[in-house]
Amino acid sequence: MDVRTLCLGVLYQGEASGYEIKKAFEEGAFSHFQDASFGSIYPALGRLSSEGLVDCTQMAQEKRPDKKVYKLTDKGNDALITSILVPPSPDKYASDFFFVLYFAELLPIPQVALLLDQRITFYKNTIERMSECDLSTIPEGRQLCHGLGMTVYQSSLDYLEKHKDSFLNKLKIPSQNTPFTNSNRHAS
Amino acid sequence: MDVRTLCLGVLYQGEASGYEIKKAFEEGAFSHFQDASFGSIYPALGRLSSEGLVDCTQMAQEKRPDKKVYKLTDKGNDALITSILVPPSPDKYASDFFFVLYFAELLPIPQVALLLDQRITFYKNTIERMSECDLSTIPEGRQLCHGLGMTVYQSSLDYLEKHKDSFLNKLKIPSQNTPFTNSNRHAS
DNA sequence: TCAGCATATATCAACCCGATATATGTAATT
DNA sequence: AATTACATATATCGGGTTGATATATGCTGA
Repeated sequence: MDVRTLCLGVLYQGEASGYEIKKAFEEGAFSHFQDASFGSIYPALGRLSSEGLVDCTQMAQEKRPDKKVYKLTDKGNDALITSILVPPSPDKYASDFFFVLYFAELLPIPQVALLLDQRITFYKNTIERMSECDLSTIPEGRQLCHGLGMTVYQSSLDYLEKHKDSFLNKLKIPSQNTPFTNSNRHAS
Repeated sequence: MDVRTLCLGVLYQGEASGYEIKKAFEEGAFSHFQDASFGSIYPALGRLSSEGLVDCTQMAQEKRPDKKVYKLTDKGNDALITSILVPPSPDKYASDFFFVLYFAELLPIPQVALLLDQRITFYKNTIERMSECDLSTIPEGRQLCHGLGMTVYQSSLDYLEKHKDSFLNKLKIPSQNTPFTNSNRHAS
């Protein structure tokens, strides 16, 4: 999904400045499945504005830079709907955590233990943050996103907590039972 | 993780050409949590080669373009280990599926049903593909990646299958109980 | 007092994706 | 037999994106 559509999505929920849109990707609901940087948000808002998909109101502020507040137009609303009617392209997932874990055999065991502990902490913090969300007041789609996301985080946390210790123990014993051959090089 | 390190990771498992490295990101284990395009793999291999982290052997092939087979050097092995010692940066996840689902209220219900069905099919296919992997012969780290990944896919599948029907039913009734106010605009 | 953080916009080099070009063999379809 | 589609194999490039940085100011806690 291009950044222009992402901005339309954020603005659908209410007018916002570029800075506030960025925050929606960092702290809001979108933070779990989308992201965009200032370097793409500001040009996107410029283009959306020139194409009439958003309205821009310059808000003079005392002792602060001018705040440009963007608001979705009817045309912008239509553009958002058109975009989400297109069959979604596959998820893109990039995880350094998984990459490092994949090569755990190359690391000192305390380093691996730290890796897992920090991941567990991350899951716990994320779940707690999401638990604070009041589900009763948000639309159905958002509720399902929330529920599915929670499920993923919770099951990941459960799995890691359940297998962490036995995994670290197995790493202590230089693996006799895992001969590494070319036949399983790129296994799924 | 930059593409150069990703290439080192693939080559750690055995020598490969640029084309084969790309396949590792498309069909292999890495496909679930990393990706790279030809446009970044080939330049990366060139740089790795000039820096002495990989060796390149030109393989003349009959009736095919020359195949350049890259092999990790000791220096490249060290570089891989150095890279995975760095604390991993946060996951990057971009999902158009979640974005569209988030705005389900804007879509016709059959379209939402299709979205969920295709997602369910995706999870089923992925789980089946991963089930074919012989776990007994791969190192511990890879086994934990596999187990954690399976857990995520399986719990997502279970959740969607459990909530799909009631969700679609709720969409049919124009929501009286979900007043949309500014107070829950960017909720987590 | 002073570092650090929040607000607010903007730019830019480095990097990366997705599409495209090139060349050929094999398999399936018509 | 002809054609289409797919697989092998490398390479380039426009355009989009990231992450860092610059600029300017107020607030807050050590």
